[in-house]
Amino acid sequence: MITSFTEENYLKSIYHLSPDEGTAVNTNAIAESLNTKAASVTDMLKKLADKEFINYIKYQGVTLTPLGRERALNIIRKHRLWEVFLVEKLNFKWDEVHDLAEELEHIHSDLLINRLDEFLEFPKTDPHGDPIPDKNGKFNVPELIPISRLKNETLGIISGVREHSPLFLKYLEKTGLVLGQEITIKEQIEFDGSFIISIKENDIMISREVAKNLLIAI
Amino acid sequence: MITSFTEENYLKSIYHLSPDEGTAVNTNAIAESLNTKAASVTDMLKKLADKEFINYIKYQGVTLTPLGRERALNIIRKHRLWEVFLVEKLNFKWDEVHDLAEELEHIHSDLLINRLDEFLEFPKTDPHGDPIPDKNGKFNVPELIPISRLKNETLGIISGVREHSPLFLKYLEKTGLVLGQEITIKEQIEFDGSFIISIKENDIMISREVAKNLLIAI
DNA sequence: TTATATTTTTAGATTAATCTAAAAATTATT
DNA sequence: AATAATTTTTAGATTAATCTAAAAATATAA
Repeated sequence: MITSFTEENYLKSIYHLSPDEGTAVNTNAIAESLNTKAASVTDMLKKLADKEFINYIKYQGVTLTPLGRERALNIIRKHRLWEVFLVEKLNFKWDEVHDLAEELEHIHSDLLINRLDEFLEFPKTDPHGDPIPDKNGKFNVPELIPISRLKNETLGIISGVREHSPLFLKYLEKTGLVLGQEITIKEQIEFDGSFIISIKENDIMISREVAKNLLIAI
Repeated sequence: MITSFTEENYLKSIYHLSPDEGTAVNTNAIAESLNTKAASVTDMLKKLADKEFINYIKYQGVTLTPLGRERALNIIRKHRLWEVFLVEKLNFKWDEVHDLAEELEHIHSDLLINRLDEFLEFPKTDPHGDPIPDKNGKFNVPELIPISRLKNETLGIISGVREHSPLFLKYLEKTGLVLGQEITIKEQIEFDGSFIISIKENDIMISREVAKNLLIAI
């Protein structure tokens, strides 16, 4: 079954908005995430339901069918592999690749993406630490915890982000908070929830907002 | 000025159908090359004229404006660079890359394509021997001559094709008629216009149809 | 549990790209 | 030059994706 760019973006959005497989996603959430209107979403949901990519009950929100989930993961796989390509081979920065990957992810060829996967030597994560599904849609979700939930003196490695905006990523880069960097939580400031962490022998302060969006493997 | 996939395909088609810059391309030719109907072409020509990509006079066919030509060359540049990437980095065969490049050429990013160009070490030609315009749209047209126009005992190097169909390319590959291969024209058979050429010490026969579509640098 | 607020859907338009069928213009032929 | 053939354009529909405004359903609160 062929899917249009638009349909693929809806599937991806529904996938990303599902905390777990069973929980329904509502119309307004999809509309917001795709910068469109609820009425447009309703129209598209009917279409995706006809194509058996989603389970849709009027007024009750939607879940992905196995077919829809497979398709969504395929698009996410493509997105993340293209991001790796852009960063590792074409020297893009991690804050520059998202929009390009949004276009590249819609190139329809499993052969292409599997060859790209091989060319990149089967990376497990993209430049932001997000896992890359393999050709069967399988991937392990690494146990990552935001700094905001860690106790003092915890030692860990920066392994992902919850926020992908270029502004945030540029800030992290400038501050040395890059993937793979070892850090230690030193102290939480009660007043505003900010944190003091140590990185390469230096203590630095990060806001609660940053701490919430920076993921650590311990 | 943003262009849609469709508009880009029209610009490319008009470019490819122009033997030289001044000569007008007619509606039916465009329709045939894009597998669409003349009425659809007329609609699109009006749109492209409004956007100042083409000079369009009713019933008189079209030519590209400098802006349209620039845009067409940019798309062709992308197409050919992606083909090089697919063949050199992802191990695709020269007969497998066209359709994929047709999709990839519409990714909108000059930065991406310039980085790709650099990554591929600024190739001058694509896997079929067609020249790749540089970032300013400049390229040299190599002096290539079809075998059918060469005299006996001419020695030359296979450097391009006039026909890009997978069937033809597969046949060439199988027969050893690949880019860079040195050949000598031995004899033309008057009866059917076929040729005997020598390649790697062997004499082989090729039909007139093949001879017309295989380009040689002498 | 009735009234209010929110969410979602429907109804009806709009835009881009396409189509068929018919009309108009151009080109070729007697 | 008049007629026939071909090419191109117009007129009017269609489809996918979108929108606004209004109606319907669901959720929340007095």
